[in-house]
Amino acid sequence: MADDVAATERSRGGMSEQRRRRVRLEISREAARLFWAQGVDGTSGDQIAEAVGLSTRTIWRHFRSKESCAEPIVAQSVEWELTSLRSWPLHRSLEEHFATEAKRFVNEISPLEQADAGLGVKMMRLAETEPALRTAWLMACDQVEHELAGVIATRLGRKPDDLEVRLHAAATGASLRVINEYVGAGLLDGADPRELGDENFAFIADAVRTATGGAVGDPVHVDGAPAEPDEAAADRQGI
Amino acid sequence: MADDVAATERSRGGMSEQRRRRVRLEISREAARLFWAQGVDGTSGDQIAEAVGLSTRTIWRHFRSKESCAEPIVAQSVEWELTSLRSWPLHRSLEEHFATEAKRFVNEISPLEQADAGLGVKMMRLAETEPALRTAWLMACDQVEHELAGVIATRLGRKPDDLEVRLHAAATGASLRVINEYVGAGLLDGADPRELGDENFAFIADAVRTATGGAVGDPVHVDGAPAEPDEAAADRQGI
DNA sequence: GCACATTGCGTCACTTAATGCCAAAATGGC
DNA sequence: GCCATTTTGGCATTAAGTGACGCAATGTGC
Repeated sequence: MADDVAATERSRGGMSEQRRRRVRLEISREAARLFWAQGVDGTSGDQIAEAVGLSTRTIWRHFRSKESCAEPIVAQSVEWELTSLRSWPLHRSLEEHFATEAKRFVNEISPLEQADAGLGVKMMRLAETEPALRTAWLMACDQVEHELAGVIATRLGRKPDDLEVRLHAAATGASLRVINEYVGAGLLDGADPRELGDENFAFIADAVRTATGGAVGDPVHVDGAPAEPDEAAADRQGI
Repeated sequence: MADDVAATERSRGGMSEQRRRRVRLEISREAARLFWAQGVDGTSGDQIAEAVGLSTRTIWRHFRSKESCAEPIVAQSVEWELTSLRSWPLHRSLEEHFATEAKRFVNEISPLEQADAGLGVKMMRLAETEPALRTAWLMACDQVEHELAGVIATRLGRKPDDLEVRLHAAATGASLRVINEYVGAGLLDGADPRELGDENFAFIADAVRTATGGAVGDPVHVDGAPAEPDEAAADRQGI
């Protein structure tokens, strides 16, 4: 019943894992659209189900609650930060890395993902007045913080559950959240969507440095390899 | 948080604002007890009602949802931080102020409040595994952050919605949250409850200084009044 | 003291979010 | 094609949460 097998890739898990995410994201898209259009309380599970073309029962199979339908869209809106953070090489500064990542991100993004990002910002805004949605937003930030703990632990050569690492991760995550909220609010109020210059990344990086007492943000000196980072170090960060 | 069934003004029918809070706290106490004993999902609204000796309908008159029944107890567990922060004189350092506040707090606390504090810690722990409760905890932290924005704005001579102030408040709040979680976990795992020495306040203050790049934590120099760093003046507040 | 308005509470009926159960459809390996 | 597993839909059901009405308690004016 449970699992098996070693030989092949997984028949059940492998495909489903990916497919499941797609379904959840599709549901989340419609739910977010409806939430924004008519509010959370004004949107019923049946409406979401009808909009996405599934039965109501199936909606509750994919999401534990109505509000959690917004989670994938919100999570995806911070996904680029997460992947950027995960691939942050030890020897680079935060502004350098974010700048190149943002460039790559802008080139690779599809119209659909762009629309999703817009929905994510709208959910962020909606979260300010709808306590039900605030959970989704705070949960996403929570995940960022957790991921940050791993990244910071690597850069400082400590454990992720080290108290100091947790403090740095929490402060960094909180700063990123405030900046996200600030930028998102600006975008919704009609700010120029193409205003993300290099000075913004410098601002973000400085905010992180301030929040961590300078412990996070700068390149990390690796023992014995001052000039050029060796393969091992690069591999650990997965460039 | 304060938005359940907004009790607008009160003058006519006598007791409300104050009595209402008491009723809510009483309900919250029983709810927290049950949540801790049998989990959130394992506790029904009827059980809470029976435990507190009210009808189920009345429970829903005081709380909009089952999980929100835990909010008052959680909020009260950070209340001392809130009041301490609010009364933080410009000319005192954070460790000084927290030390004296903690002393006053320990002397004034009643057995009931002590039990409530214990329940609050338990809800904090429960929030790690019960997403429904995590909202209550994160909401309480949210309020702390908001309050912090006001305090920090005063100390830096800026506006509470200033971006830098918001960043400092967020980073400080996140640090306090981590420390709360850390201390709370330690207490629940059987740590000595009377272990809160002065070095702990120094640790907290240093964490805040680190999270704000040194901008918050030290005495603030007021124009024309030379600030004495140590035990000089203890009973003055100025804005 | 008595009528009075106001408010809180309880009871019942009701809507809706959410789960369990079972059968039909879809999916993937052979 | 066949079979095993998973996914889905429909239906019944539980539990969360609301609305409506009546009653009891309390405060106010007389």
